[in-house]
Amino acid sequence: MDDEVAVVRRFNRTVTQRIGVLNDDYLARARPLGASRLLWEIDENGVDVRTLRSRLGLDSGYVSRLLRTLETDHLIVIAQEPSDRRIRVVRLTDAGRAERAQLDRLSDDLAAALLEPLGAEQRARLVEAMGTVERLLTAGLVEITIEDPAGEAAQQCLRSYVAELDSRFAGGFEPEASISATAEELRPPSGAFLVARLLGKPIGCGAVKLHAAGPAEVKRMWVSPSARGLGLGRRILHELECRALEASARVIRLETNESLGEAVGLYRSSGYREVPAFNDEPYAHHWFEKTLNDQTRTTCRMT
Amino acid sequence: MDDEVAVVRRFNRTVTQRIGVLNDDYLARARPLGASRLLWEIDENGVDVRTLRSRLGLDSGYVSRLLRTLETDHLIVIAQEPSDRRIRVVRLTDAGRAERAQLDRLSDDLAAALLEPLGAEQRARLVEAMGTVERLLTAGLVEITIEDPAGEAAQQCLRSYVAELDSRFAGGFEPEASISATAEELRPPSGAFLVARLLGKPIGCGAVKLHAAGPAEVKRMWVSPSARGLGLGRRILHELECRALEASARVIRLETNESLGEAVGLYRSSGYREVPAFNDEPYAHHWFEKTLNDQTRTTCRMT
DNA sequence: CCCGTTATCTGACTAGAGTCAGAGGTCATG
DNA sequence: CATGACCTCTGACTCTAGTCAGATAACGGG
Repeated sequence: MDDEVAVVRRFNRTVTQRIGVLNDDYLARARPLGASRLLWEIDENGVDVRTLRSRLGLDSGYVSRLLRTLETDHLIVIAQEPSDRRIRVVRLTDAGRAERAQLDRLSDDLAAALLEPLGAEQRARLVEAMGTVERLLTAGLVEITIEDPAGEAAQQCLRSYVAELDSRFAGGFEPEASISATAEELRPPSGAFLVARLLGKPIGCGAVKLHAAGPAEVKRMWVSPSARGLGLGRRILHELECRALEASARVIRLETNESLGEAVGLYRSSGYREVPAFNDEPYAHHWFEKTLNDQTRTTCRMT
Repeated sequence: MDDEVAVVRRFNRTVTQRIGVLNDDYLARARPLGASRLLWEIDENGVDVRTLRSRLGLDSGYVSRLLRTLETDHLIVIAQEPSDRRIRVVRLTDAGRAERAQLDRLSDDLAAALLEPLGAEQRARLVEAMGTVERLLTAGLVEITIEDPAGEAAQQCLRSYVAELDSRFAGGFEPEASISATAEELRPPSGAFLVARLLGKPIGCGAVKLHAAGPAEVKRMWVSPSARGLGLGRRILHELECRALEASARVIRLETNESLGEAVGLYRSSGYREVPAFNDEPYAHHWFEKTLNDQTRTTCRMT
């Protein structure tokens, strides 16, 4: 662990020096950095000021002023939103688009400059390692929260879940044929539905059905393809176990389909052992069970 | 290549956001960031102001003022250097040392916070990837220059070179018994001595002996253990080939000892092919030769 | 139409980070 | 011991980046 921290520290130091500074210098071209960053956040179709503010986490007065400077440079135009005339919508002018393309090019140059002194082999290794770092650092930003299973985010996840099972199961998947897990059953106090979000965007879910007496049941585990390999499934599963423990369950169980290899692997390596079928779920090939012990408990943050 | 740039760009973005900002917030505790950074650079034995300035790349007036604030906070003392009373030497007080230890701890905390949300497996992968990124990014900072073989840096490298051969060769290594490569022979116009430096510190070397007619000879290739695996040997070798080309050599050759496996691998993969012994170097087991062609030439920056 | 709310803008201010042009010691050298 | 080169310090600025307290306009419900 100490070694790990040492590596991370060296990394922080090197990277913020070698990239952080350069990055800022590149982006700030004759214009305050803040203005460039703002320009960067204005997408093709225009954004309202409120969104810009929250995206960059800036004070409203400050943003207003930055927009004014971009406007006087003729890089953007600000117009009222017709449907609500309090709201201003920011749009890039042609000059603004050109400026953004320029920033884009500089950003490419910076990236190329980092790779340039290296040979092909080192370059490939660096790129791969950077990809890994980037993915795993963002994984640290994923937040898992209990949400209403009928909510927008939950429904979005469930649709993806169903679509994925349908494409992966040999004979497709019809939710109606499967054992029920209605919004009612997955809402406290009879259950819990977890949504994992990355910067607000839902990228995974999982649910647990609680039974007054008897084992809790894991349902609806899904992780977006873009977020796989980050240990997110394990985190969701662990959170579900915590919710089950909190509801005084001693045992948690689940069934799964043979086509979901990663999931089966996850369950096995998370301490689940295969047991005889405990229900008649038509899509299941494996049934798993785990006894929730103190070791699970101590790694839970109770809510 | 475009893919690579895209990965690097995403990396730059994510990482500078996630770490750059945090890092600064952590380090700046109730004190301007600049002051903290300065405090950080003062090592146990004291530093002179000039060194601080060049290390951080700051204006002399600015540094002076920052030192003044640290002094009034009783974190440092500034004294004249007895041997040259123009120079001031900065030393940490006990309070300063305590403050630095505190910064140290915060830096550890930050590192731990990045690892904290991840599972063991992801954590290990992140740490490894960070190590790779850090090493390869610094590899990009290595500068290879022609220096005098009798100079301080060159001599330092040569001492390390001899020590290493002595420890790795089965029967030790006596430079006197080996074929000569004197400073005279490795200095322009009869040769060239290259030193690789990382942030000023010598970390590798290599030399070439030129002969009016006939092949050039590679000599004294060495890379510091701390810098291995960065492709530095290959870069030095390539530079030597360029120097040879510049001096109109058509062929370059070298001999090496069987105990230097990495070196043998490097030569083979750099286009050298093994040839019969072309000299009577007592320590050699392999003799290599390469014809310098246009492909080599086009990748050379001529000086 | 009034009133509380929301979205944006303006003015006044602060702190940090750094630049620039000397000033004033100190040293090495002829 | 005069002179130019060095090193550090001081004073006077500048520019970013950001905060805070209203002002102003528009909306939405009663």
